[in-house]
Amino acid sequence: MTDDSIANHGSAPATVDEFRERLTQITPDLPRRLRQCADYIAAHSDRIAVSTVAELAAGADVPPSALMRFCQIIGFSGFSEMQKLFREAYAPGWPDYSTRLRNLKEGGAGSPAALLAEFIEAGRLSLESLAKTVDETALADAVQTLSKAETIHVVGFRRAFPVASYLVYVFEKMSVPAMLHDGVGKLDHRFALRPGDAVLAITFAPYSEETLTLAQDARDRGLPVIGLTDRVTSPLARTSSAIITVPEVDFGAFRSLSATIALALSLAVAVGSARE
Amino acid sequence: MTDDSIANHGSAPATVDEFRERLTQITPDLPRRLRQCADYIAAHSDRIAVSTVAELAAGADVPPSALMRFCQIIGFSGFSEMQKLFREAYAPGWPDYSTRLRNLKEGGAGSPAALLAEFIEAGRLSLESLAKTVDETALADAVQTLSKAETIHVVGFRRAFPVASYLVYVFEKMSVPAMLHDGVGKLDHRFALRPGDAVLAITFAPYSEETLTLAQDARDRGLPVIGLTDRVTSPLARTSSAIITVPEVDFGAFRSLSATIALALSLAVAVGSARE
DNA sequence: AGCTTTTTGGAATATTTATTCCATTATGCA
DNA sequence: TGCATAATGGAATAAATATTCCAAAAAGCT
Repeated sequence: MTDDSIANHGSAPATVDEFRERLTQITPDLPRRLRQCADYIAAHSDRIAVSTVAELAAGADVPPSALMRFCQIIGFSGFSEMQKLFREAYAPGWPDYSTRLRNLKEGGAGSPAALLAEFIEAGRLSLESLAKTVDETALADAVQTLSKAETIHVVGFRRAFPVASYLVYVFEKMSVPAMLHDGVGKLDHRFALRPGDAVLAITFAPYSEETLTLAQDARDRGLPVIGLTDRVTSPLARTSSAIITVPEVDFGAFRSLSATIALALSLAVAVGSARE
Repeated sequence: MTDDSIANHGSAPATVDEFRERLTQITPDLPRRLRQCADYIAAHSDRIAVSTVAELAAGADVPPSALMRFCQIIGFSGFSEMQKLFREAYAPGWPDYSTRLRNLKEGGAGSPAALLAEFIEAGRLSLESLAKTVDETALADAVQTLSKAETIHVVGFRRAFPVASYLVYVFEKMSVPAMLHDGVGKLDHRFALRPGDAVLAITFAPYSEETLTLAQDARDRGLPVIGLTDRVTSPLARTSSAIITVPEVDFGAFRSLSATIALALSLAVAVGSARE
């Protein structure tokens, strides 16, 4: 390490974002031990706020002094200054969210507030788990396929229906030709499927017969089918050209749909902008 | 404080839940300064993991030694032991969730994965903010009103429609008589409103004319109207007997609906069980 | 291979932070 | 009102933690 690069002093990152930027920027040309620090910190930045130098150093498998040097190279005066940044940035997430949740639950099991707390929690967990498990490739494939389609046929019944209807609403707002197969009047819309179209089918266990049928139908005619479902083993997988799974956490017999809607929304917006 | 009560030693809470339980249990008969500690800690337990004794003591407006005593009364050997509990319990929420989000975003602005990350984030924020701002009284009132209604008329268009339709789905599953006013075929269902019924109206800015009209109509006939909307200044407030607001965070022009659905769901389930 | 420069580990030190102790003040009781 | 008991604040001490420094090892260069 030359004197020049230590001259980063005095320009400490002021936000977590700045920190990450600097981190990725300097990581490539760092000697072995310092690289270990950078890698470990990048993967566990959430623990900086609650750990000691010794603990982090042990995690990165380097002596404490190496971690110390690392902090200084990034621009901090030392570890404490870096930790301060993370301790302060730690508030915005949940100023006292968990406390509040607990209070809500104390209204007593079955009280509306307690129920709400449970659903909020389920929603949050679903979103987090979606972030962790989403298959980016499948998502990109789906976007690709749908943006090339003439008309997008969206189908979903029962609890998938709200998602389907929201999708169509968003497609409309973005001027993407889309059709909602909602089964109103028991009309069978399958003749609306035309060459060049694509189907976006949404269903969760217990899988809706109508949805599967429409997907199969589209498949038979050679149209691409994008499946939005809960497991890779879903019957929808057999008929779909791309399948995206959403890990939704239930509370009781009902699911929050948070993750499903977030996914549907990003799908729709991505398709909308790809088509412009 | 007698010697007996200090004898809590050796039975330190092993989980955050146990901690809270003990806290509420002992708070009532605590002298002034210790009570201050208990209150402050209860309201800010999320900051224990990242603060020093001095900081927390300053927050509670007591000398550090008082906070120290407080820790021991709860059963810990000292502050450090208490902090340890919170530092360890801090992981379960997001093993590396934020890291993951960041990676998703790095696919580039506009990429499907980046969009998804944004929507996930918006959903999470919405849920948290719902937890913090929900009006428990209004919620309880709404449940009360709806459980006494013969038939519940649910109305919501555009982006409120997915919520309305999900509500009706859940009501059906719970055998609650409910009717979705969806405007299919431009049919005007308002004659369906009968004495003893109630209306659950959902609308967000820009408020849908049809929804407001139906709410007004119900009001004129003396039926209770529950409003689910985005601000207390919503036009829906004028016609509603109870109004519940949902702080939904938008990303771009679209909203995640996570908070709205969580709220709707708990409303429906609470009503469903109240009617049994 | 021999010399120079960079990197490394760990022991020594400085600083911060937790914890205890006790003199003082307040409170409850006869 | 006076005595006993509990509560309090702050200064002194102990412990943990961060930080520096330097000798030794490794890497790069001629």
